[in-house]
Amino acid sequence: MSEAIEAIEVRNGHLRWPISDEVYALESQNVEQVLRRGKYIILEFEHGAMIIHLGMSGSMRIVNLDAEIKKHDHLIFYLSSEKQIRFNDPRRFGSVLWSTDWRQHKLIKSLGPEPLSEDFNAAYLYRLAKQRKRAIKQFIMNSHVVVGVGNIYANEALFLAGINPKRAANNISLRRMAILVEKIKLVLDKAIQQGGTTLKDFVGSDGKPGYFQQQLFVYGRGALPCKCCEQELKEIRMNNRTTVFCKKCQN
DNA sequence: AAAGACACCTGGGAGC
DNA sequence: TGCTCCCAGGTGTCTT
Repeated sequence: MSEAIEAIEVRNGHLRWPISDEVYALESQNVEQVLRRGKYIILEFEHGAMIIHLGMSGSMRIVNLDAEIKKHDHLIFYLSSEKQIRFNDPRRFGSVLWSTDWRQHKLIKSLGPEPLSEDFNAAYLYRLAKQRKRAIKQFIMNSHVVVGVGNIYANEALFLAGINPKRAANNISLRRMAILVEKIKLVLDKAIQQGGTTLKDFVGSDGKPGYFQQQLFVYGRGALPCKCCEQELKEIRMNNRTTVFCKKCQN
């Protein structure tokens, strides 16, 4: 079954970047495919594609026509059915752009591999890390290295892999890199299964929170005892991001 | 080329 | 209770 977008109402076009003119002008277009690359959502139409990012607080929800407009509902997608999609984003870190060739769009074309794909493997990460003195945490959070690893999951994966987040990327053996890759996949996979991690304002497309936070080992647990060795977890700032780790379990 | 600093934004919590 | 201040996050861009 295909769905068409009849029109888009922009209530607040001031997101991370101004919403593309083509989005304002869009009328009665069939959505041919819905794709994803990294954290970008791609809606493909006959003559181009919409590139959507939810930033950190954005959500897109399917609602009935008579649903009350909420604060921070910035875009309304009028569908051919009796439903609407509302793009809500309190912090406006999200974006809604247009491209006639989205794969070559500058925000997309140099992204690293998908973390759950075969392309993201120990050999790849090890080879790339060879020329980087950067801390491993910043390295894996770089979307040009691998997409999808945000701050929470970087903290968790490094803990599970037993690697100190400050360790230089080029100072990690192939064997340990294999473990890190495995843990990144594990953490993301489990988080997806649980509907994500809700700390403040995250909700899924059904408006419900995620539940992964219930099994976080380190994130948000600074100064609490390590779940494995009971030593007090250390909380520091790296690249202006909260970083939590166990000095005993991670080295 | 790589790394570091900085920017964007609002809600919520802490502190007064 | 109400005000002010600070912080959290994803990720692009600018500077070094």
